[in-house]
Amino acid sequence: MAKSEDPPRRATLKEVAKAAGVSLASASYAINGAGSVGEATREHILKVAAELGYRPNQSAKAMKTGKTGAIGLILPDLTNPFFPSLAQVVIQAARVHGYSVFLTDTEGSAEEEQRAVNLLVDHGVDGVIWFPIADDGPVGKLIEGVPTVVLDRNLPGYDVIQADYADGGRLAAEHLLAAGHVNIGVISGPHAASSARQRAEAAIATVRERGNLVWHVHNAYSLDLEPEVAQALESRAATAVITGADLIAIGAMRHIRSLGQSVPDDVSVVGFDDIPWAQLHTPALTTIDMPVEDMAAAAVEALIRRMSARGEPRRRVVFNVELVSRDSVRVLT
Amino acid sequence: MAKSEDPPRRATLKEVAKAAGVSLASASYAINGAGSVGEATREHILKVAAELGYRPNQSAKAMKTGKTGAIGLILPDLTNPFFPSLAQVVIQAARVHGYSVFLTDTEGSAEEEQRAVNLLVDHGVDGVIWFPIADDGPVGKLIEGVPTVVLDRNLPGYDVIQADYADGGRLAAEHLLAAGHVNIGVISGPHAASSARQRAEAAIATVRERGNLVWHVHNAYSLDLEPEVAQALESRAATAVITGADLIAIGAMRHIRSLGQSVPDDVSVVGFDDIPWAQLHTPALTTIDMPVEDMAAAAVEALIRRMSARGEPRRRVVFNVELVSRDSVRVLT
DNA sequence: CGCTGCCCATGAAAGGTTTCACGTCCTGGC
DNA sequence: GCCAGGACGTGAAACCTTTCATGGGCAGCG
Repeated sequence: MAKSEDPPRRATLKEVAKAAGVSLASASYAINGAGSVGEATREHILKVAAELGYRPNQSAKAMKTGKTGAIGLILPDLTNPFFPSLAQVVIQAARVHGYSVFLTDTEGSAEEEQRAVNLLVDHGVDGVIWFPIADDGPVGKLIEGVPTVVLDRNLPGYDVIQADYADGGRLAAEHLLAAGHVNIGVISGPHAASSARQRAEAAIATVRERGNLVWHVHNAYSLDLEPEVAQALESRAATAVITGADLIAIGAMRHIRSLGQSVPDDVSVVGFDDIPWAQLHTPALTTIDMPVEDMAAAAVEALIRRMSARGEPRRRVVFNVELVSRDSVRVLT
Repeated sequence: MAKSEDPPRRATLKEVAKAAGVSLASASYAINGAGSVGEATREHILKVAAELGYRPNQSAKAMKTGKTGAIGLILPDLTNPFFPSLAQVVIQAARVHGYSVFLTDTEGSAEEEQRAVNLLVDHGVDGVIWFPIADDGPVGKLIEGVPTVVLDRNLPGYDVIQADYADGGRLAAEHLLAAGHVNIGVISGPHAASSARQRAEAAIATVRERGNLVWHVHNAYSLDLEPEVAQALESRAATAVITGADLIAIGAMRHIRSLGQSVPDDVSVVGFDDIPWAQLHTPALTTIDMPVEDMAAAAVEALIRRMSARGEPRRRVVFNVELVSRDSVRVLT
């Protein structure tokens, strides 16, 4: 802002107290609704405070109480459309509880994740909601001492919010099997993520039972495909492929199309996550829907609880997923 | 975190000083690289600090210096894929300058915007990057006293980062005209946003010059179309439509398709923003590309400058846009 | 009428850091 | 051999708030 040369310092509590002709302590009590203040005095103080446009200095408050009223949200990659809606819900839910959120995007790098956490704890966040990049890495050590809930991964010792990934993998596989597919390929998410492994393992197990797993490859959570994934697709061995994420599914569909094949006529694809794009894509993507909003809200709730009751045993809540059937799967006659 | 019952308090500067056998002042100087401290002493202090795992208490620091090392980012709607990439760049750029970012999502509501700002200034953010919902509303008053740069809107008195919307509108119209379209409709963004008006006005002016503006309607920045927009589309009076945002374009294409018409064979569509979906959509969307990343980086830079030089005259920087031609426009023969 | 207790209100300390103003000691120049 | 001044280091105040311990006054009870 190029307006005022001299930033008009905000009124301090001391000034309010003076203006109201009461002590600092009374002013503080009146404003925080604590302590014992006469009804008349309280109202008077409040009025004066309002006139002066008093806003408490959070830094000072934080120094006394150790509570900053801020929570940190650590996400891998805002660019993956899965995360913004998560962030949105977290931000809102936090706001209704009076918290602001520091959002950091770790860009998929473990060092960034480390730095992000440091920055956050330096700022004295009261709690952290963390969507880890990988299961290993410089995990637990970092967040020592700050209430934390972990999304997606079942990290020991933390409160955890997850979806039933295994069930999702199974659902995807069964859907394909039921549609008459036999030769099925699997593109799972990064090795490092247990949630990705769970999806894949369940899918693979199910496929093996009643069908034929023709290949299994890994890919980052990204539109861009690794060479080995592209090759698998090019082998044309599968009539259907299960992917570990919608983003991967969309990447795969692009590649399939570039091979001159059609989805779903030549090959069927099922995704995971049900990101907004899924239904906008042509063909609309059959995928596994996770209740992201609910999960985000649950994370905030869990964090609030954890912040006020540090001693409690950890909890783990698992949300159900469901298959939403759209146009990317062909049923074989 | 369900781990430690007793949060292991972090070491304080005083403790570091004592452990190192120096005064508080020296410790402070050593750690901040300020003041005059002997080389040997400094190293010693740093070593001790590291051993104790000392991390400065930002709240206390903030109280002294008035600087929190945090900036606020106020965005209308994370759900619009235009914003996450913006947010991502801002967060990263801020981080390299040592700032953390409070992200708030105002959900398109002016009251939320108000509350968000309050929360932010209460937290004592050093600066704010603000993407306003509308030009009017409870604007300038709110951010009084906090360095602010505004994105997208040319709010008087603030540093401003924009794209050349008018040029974008013109480009879009010319592209259609050059492709032989005559009867053109325009779906612009919300009235309240001057950036939306600029796009539309330039487009309309250009269309009028050499073609025929068959209708002009407004729509929120959303996939969902207002009734009047749907009606306009249903009139089938236009062979091409210019939209104020890719999101609107995609919504329009869906509707057009639901009418049994084809994009681009029956009607051509051009978007604005070049969000990630644009090129993934089928057909890939011809649109106006804004250099979001550059703009976000510029915003952070402008804010940093503003924060250290409050007196300077305001600046306004306007980025060029360009048309990216894809598959949603048919050239008439 | 005096005392017990309660209600209100206040002074003051504490919390972790930065930074000003000052002191000590040593070095080098004359 | 002295003194000026630089280099290094320190004590203490200040930032704004919360909260503990304390005190004054008044009502009601005995």
